[in-house]
Amino acid sequence: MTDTTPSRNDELSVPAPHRELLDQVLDKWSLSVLGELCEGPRRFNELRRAIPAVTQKSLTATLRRLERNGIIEREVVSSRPVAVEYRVAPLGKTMRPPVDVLLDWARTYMPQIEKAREAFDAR
Amino acid sequence: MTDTTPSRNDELSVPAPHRELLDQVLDKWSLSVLGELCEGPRRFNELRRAIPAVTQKSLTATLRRLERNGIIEREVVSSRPVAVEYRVAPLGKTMRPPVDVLLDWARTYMPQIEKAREAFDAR
DNA sequence: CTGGATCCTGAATGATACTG
DNA sequence: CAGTATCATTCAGGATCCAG
Repeated sequence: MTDTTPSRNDELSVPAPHRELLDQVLDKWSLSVLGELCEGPRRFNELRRAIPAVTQKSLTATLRRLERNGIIEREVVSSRPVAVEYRVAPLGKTMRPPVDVLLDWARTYMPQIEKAREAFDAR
Repeated sequence: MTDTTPSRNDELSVPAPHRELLDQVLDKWSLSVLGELCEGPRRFNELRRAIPAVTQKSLTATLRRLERNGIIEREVVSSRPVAVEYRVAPLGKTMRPPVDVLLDWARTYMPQIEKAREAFDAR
């Protein structure tokens, strides 16, 4: 079908690209992680500190998914004690332009969105 | 806050633009609805038919939110029986370029993402 | 026809404890 | 340090019924 609903009317289900995209790459934490990794390689706990609101569980899940999709790379730097480094993969770097365009839009029009909300809520 | 987490560490919470964006405009159904409305004005049940997987409840919620954010407009066209028409608002139209850029990226790189997944899952 | 109001369940997330 | 495991909780979303 045209979206993620795993209900009974999936059938052939050609995944709509935007659905895939939102589910896999633009989920709740991915952009925060990506933004951080764009600054340079980071280790697990560095990411946690950089994104205080994320829990260890969600961060792990986000990193795994991004890694699975080839957006980031994971490397075990050393054992004793274990150190793992995450970095943006080549495929991930291709996301920069579109993501930046999107964020530019957000920054540009956020004020208007706020206005619209106030107007709406005023009723 | 810096994200949606309504936990206790919200505090000053300057809203990160991407978080706002994802929560309010790029949620599960918004792009489907926007895509449909870009074809022209639609009424409630037309949207339901166009996006079969969405429930009435979710569709209503999505339309309300988009309206509140000034992305779409709602107009009661007639009473007896009630007819409501939804259309893309001016603010919504400004989203086209960034969204298109994003979807182009998705279409272009989806094959590579698939590859990455297969490679990852093969382990 | 266009929704609003309820009830209910599954998935996502949080908190906490534990391991290599 | 970098996770895994488990349990509790929250919450979006589905199903239904109802109303203007």
